[in-house]
Amino acid sequence: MAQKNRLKYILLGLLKKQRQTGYDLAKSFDSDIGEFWTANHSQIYPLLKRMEADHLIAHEAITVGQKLQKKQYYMTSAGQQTFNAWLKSPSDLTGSHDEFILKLFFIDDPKSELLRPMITMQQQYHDEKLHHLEQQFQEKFPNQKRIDQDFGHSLVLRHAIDRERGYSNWLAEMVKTIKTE
Amino acid sequence: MAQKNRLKYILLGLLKKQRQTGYDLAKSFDSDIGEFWTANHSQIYPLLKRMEADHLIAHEAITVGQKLQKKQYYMTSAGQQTFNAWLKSPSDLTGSHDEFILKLFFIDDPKSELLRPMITMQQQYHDEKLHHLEQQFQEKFPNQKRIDQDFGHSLVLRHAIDRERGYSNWLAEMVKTIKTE
DNA sequence: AGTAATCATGTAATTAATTACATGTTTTTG
DNA sequence: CAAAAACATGTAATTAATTACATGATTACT
Repeated sequence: MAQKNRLKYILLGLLKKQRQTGYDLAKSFDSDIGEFWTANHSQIYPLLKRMEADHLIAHEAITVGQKLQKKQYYMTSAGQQTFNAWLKSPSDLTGSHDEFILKLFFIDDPKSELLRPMITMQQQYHDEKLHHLEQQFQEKFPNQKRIDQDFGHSLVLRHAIDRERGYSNWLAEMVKTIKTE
Repeated sequence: MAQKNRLKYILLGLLKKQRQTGYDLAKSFDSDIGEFWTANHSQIYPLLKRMEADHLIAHEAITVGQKLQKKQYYMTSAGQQTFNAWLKSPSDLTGSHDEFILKLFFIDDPKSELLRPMITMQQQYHDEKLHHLEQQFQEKFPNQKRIDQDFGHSLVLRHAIDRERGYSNWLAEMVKTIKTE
C-alpha cells in the first residue's frame, strides 16, 4: 500500500493524551481504538523512530528494574501543530472496505442459494459486534461526566453502535426480501 | 500493505459477468464498483498477469484496427472455483477506515470549537454522497426487472444509501448534542 | 524457586497499493 | 483534416502494512 499514513496522526493523538511507550501505543489497538483501526507493533516502532527524526515527537529513556530500557515518547510542539492541522483538513472517505458488501455485489441472482447462509453468518457477526459495543459503551461511559471527559471517544462509540444497528436492520430487511422472492 | 488481495476476487467477479480487457476492468472502478472500492490500472495489469500465471484466468488476443492489440480476459474453471470458495468463506470486517471518525475520537472536549466546522464539512460530503447514490439507484434500478437482473448490486447500493442516511442522522444528532452543551 | 504471562523493542521478508513515468492507437469532434 | 479525447497496456519508484523472526527483562502465580 501507499496510503495516507493515518497511523502517524493516531500516534500523535494518543501521545497528546499522555506520554507513553511504543508498547503502550500498540496496546491501544487491542482495546478502545482497536474498535475501528488496526496496527501492530512492527509498524509502530519504526514509525515512532521516523516521527522522532521528523521532530514530531521525542522520547525520554527510562530504566526499569536492573536493565530494562523503556522509551517514553511525548509530543513536541511541531507534533501538536501537525496534529491540529490534520484535524482541520478534509477527511478522506475512500477507505471503507467491507468484504461482505463486496461479495454481495457479485450475487446477481436473487434466488441464489448462497445468499441465505452468507446473510446468516453476517447477522451473527454483527449481532455479536453490536452487543460488544453496547457493553463497551456502558463500561466506559456509565454517566455524563465520563462522556464529557472523553467526548470524541463516546461519539465514535455511539456511531459504531448506530452503524451496527443499521447494518443489522438492513440484513433483516434483506432476509425478508429474499424470502418472498 | 499486505492485505487480503480482495482485488483478485473483484476481477474474477467482473470477468464472470463478461469477458473484458484490463482497461474495461479498470473503468469499472470509475462507475458501479467504484462506489465502494478503488483500484487503478497500474495495479490491475500486473495482477491480471499473475492471475493468468495461476490459471485463474486466460486471455484471447484481439487486433483492433491496424495495430492495436487488446487482451480479452476470461475466467477459467479454476477461477470459477476460487471465486465461489471466496464467496463462501468468512468475510473480513476489519477494513472500515473512516478518517472522520478517527479525528472525532481525538476531540475530548465537548466544547471544542473544532467540532462544529468538522461536522458541517462532513454533513456536506454525506449529503452530496447520499444524493449521488439515490440518483445512481434510480438510474440503474428503475424497475423490479432490473433489480432481479443485478440483485447483488442493487442490495449493495441500497445498503450504501441506508448507511449514508444513518450517517447523516448521526451527524445531525451530534449537532443537537453539542448545541445544548 | 521455577515457570508462565506480560512487558518491551526491534528487524526482515513479503505483499499491496499509490503515484508517476512511458508509449502508442483509435475514435470522435470541430 | 487536425486536434483532442478516449482507448489500451505496461513499468518504476515509493510507501504502507502484514507476518514472521528474534531477543531479552520483569512480574505474577503456584
